[in-house]
Amino acid sequence: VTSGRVTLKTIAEALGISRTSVSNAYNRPDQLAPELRSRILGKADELGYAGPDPAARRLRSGRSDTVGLLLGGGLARAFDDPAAVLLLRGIARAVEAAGLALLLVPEHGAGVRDAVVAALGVCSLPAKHPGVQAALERRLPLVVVDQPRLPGHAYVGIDERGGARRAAEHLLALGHRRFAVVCEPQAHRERLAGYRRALDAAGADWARQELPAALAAEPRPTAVLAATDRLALAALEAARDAGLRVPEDLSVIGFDDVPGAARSLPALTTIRQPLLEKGELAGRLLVAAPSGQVAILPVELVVRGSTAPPSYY
Amino acid sequence: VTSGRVTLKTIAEALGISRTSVSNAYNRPDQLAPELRSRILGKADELGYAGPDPAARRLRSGRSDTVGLLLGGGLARAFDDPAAVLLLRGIARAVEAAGLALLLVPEHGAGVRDAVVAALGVCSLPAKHPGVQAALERRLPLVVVDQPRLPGHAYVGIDERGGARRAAEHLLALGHRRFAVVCEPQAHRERLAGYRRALDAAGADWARQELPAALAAEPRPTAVLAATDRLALAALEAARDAGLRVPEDLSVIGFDDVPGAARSLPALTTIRQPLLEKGELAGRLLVAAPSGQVAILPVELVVRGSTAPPSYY
DNA sequence: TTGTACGCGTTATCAT
DNA sequence: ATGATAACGCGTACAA
Repeated sequence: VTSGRVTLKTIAEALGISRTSVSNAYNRPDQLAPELRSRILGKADELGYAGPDPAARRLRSGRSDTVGLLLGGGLARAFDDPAAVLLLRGIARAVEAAGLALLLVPEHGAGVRDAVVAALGVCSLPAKHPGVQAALERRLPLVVVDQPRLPGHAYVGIDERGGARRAAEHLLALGHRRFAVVCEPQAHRERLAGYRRALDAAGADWARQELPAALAAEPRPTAVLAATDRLALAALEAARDAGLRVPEDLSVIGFDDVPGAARSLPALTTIRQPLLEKGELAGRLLVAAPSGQVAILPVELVVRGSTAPPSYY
Repeated sequence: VTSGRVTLKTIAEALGISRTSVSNAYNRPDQLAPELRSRILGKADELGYAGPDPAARRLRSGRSDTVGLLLGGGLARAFDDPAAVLLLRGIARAVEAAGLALLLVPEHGAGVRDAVVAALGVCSLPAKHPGVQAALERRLPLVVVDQPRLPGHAYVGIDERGGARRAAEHLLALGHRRFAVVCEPQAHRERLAGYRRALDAAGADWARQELPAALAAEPRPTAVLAATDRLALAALEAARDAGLRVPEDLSVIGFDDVPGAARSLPALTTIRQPLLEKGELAGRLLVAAPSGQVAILPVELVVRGSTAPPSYY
């Protein structure tokens, strides 16, 4: 008379055999008489046995066949933000190639503490974020993407500062002298530093500004340095609303080179970062019990239609 | 002298107290003298305790705070296919709102069998797929999206056949009589049935064809019924390559209304399905221990620039 | 080929 | 407030 759930034991008792044999029927078919095995499987089916409990199996074996990912901005961002989608595509490919599962961990709540994973990716988060702290406490193998730098843990990032500098230098070379910088200071600290360095070195006028205001400043900037393509695309929009032509009246440069950047009107000049490769690399590290590797991927200026020399009239 | 791993027991012994108190220090702070608690936490930190093991906790408590998703076409498709991205955005929102984690399960290998989840979403898969069979065997609460129909399990889908019929009727109403149908017969059985029904009822000429060939047939079809926007977009491409103007020489209609459909040249006429809403609904069912609910969401014809009356000359 | 015995790390229950 | 004990469901030496 069984109460409640059907387990290995239930089957074993129903058949008058040992649990070992039932376990073997599932995990080591060769250690078993085929005839017995099929009797076991038959009984299991008859009794509605759901198969060896994954949680118990995990506990016992100590292994886990899933890697986790903690993404700054929340779980839904994985499918919302084009740059994140691209990054995750890379990660997913590597994880899938290894035959593992990918766990998207919620940013808040008990997420990280309860995640049953062999390793955890951490992406675009402040070092003091509770999830990052929890990850550290759990002493999991970690792979950080972009943010934060965690000494002793694997890291995959890009040359943020150099890319930003490159963007500014492109506009400076075109002759621009008055700039608006659009960014989120805490999230884009490195990029901001890169802009600053190039701009100050050239003695240019610039100010960090919010988006609609940036275009209304007096004297009006002739170029916008946007820390992400999303912001750059928004700047294009704002320019249009303000009756400004891009690039004649205003140059705009972005950062990331998301798929939409090539399709905007005008197409966006931007700093390309290899999002897919970054993801694939992070994914490969994730499945390989990472240990402190650091990779900084290069970025590249992509000139399209949204930047041109300033026109004085 | 401890060997290997640090566990609850390690802490308890080091402090000469019971494991219960250590456990409570983590899970029931109120059941504990604050002074003892901080001593425990201190020792834990000192010894490098990683906190209660999630696998063990799961086993003991029987609860799981993650839902799984098995996606036809593989894990990477979640970030590759625009329609899937949209669907998953909806799912992720609902799952995140419930504070749960989302496990992307690999299609092949032991994926489903080893997934530690409270419920499993199954998306666009044939009924005989090993993953689906495994899910059934595990007796998990299931939420099927699109495919396959599984009696007794929750289902979220759309009016596939009606949508396809609507697409065909749109072209018929424009005066078309010769059609090429582009689809994957097994994956788009319902849509194919919808096309067939409308086309046959109208006595139109039509044939299912592969993409480059479809446009080369003699006499050339005046319209293409594509079972997905992806195929429709490819048809646009093929038409361009063949020197055909759309919609003057050839009308093309898609299915799904992915974001790219509105941006193509010409913009794609298509059958819109509410991918985001479908995902959100599936997600809500997933987190709510679903039990057999069935929802069929409506579709809608969206007329854009890729369809027009045929021109005879 | 099959069974015995033990342990995986935790939490619930009940007693103190 | 704290502790002893018993599961949870399973894997795997090892012995038979």
